[in-house]
Amino acid sequence: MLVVKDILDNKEKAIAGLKKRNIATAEELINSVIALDTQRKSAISEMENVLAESNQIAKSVGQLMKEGKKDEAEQVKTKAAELRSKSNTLKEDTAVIEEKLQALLYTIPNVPNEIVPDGKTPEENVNIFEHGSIPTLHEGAVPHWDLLKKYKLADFEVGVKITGAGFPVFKRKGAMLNRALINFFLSEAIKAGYEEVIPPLLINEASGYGTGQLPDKEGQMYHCTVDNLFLIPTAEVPITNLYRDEIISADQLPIKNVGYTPCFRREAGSYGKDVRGLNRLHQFDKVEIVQIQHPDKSYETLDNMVEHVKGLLNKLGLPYRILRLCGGDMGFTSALTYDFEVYSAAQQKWLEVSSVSNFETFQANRSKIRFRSGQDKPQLAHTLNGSALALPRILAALLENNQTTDGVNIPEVLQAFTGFNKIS
RNA sequence: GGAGAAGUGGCAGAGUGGUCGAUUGCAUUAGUCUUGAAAACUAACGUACCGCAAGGUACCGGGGGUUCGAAUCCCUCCUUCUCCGCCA
Repeated sequence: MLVVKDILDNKEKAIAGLKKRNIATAEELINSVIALDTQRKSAISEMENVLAESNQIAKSVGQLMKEGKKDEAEQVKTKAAELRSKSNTLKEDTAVIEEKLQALLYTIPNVPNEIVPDGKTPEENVNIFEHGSIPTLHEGAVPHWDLLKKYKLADFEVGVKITGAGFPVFKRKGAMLNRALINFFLSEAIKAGYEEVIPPLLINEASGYGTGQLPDKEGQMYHCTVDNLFLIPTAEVPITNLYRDEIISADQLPIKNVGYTPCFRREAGSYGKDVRGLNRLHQFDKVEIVQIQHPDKSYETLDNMVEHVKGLLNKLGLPYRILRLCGGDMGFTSALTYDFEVYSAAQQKWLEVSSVSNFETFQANRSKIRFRSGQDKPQLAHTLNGSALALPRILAALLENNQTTDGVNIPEVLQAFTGFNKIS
């Protein structure tokens, strides 16, 4: 959530940023925030004045009692009770205003960075980097879903039986390749200085609010209503929330974490070839990198994270491109996002396999993730995260791009992890 | 799941209705002393909000209540510990 003080300091920037997200009412929204904040301040002032007086009197009651002036004490008590009830009313008024402001702020997305391109649709994302050449496949090459079946790497039907659509069961070398990718991604991240964590796969409401899934986007998460817990849509949620309500010493920054988790997404409203095979699943594996960084260094860190993901794709030998997302396609909480897409040669499609974002203080403000340099006052940190990487689409592209007439070749970097070099 | 106990500032640990935002110790920071260090001594040292400031307000696990006044009493939820049961 946006920091009100930042809005007050630079109202025009906030409005311009929201306009970039194609929010027609940007100006109204920001003006409402400012108006509510003004109301809030005066309500608090008024309430606290009454409270201060009330506290004064309450103290004097104690004095009078001690001195044995009972009658006087009784009189003062009546006065105090009046003040108290007045302050209670004011307290309620203040709470109403604060809730309004809070609710409004929850509906406002992050202000995009200056370099975020204008645009409304994914077509307007800007391609900033391409690497690798698109392979020419042999005659009769097939999409990955046929390869999965042919080599018995995954079974969608049995997944439907035990759970439902979108929950494939990986088998044999399919399962092993999946696990090899997880280990490869983890070991690369650890080499790059990330500390591994294995977080819970279920999160509570407070965590959902902390990273921005709640309110509003609860529809994308599976909800265990009996316990009011949510299955994580990404490891970003539990890992970032590790630092919720923490004040981190500045010399601990940056905090770098990596975690492998399954991810669960309800993804309502998808259909057709976009969801075919491994393209879109309700449960999938992902290795996520998360950093908590000093505001002055977060964009440098974002670049580092982009470089890290590039390195992974380079090593896997997959052709890919990097998109700078436009204002209309960026996530609610992000200030700047780079998407990575790999080319899946049989489908002849670009598949999103990573999204690397800087959230600046947006999540930190919700989560109260702060740091302190020396004796300074605590200050909101910047949070960043990125997929490094999401598994199923990588698997799809690897299978499709590396297929030959007599099997699928495993990239060299993975062979140490798979223990085999070919699927046939 | 059953029975008990407990949750106070970075940590330890006082405080059972008023002058307590909270004694004290440790840790931390600065200073004195010292050739340097240690020790000792002195001082500072929670967070948020309102206010130009002086200052004020809130917070003793969360929420609610009683009272002129709550860390302290009551209700409720959460968490931790001990014992029993069950169990990977």
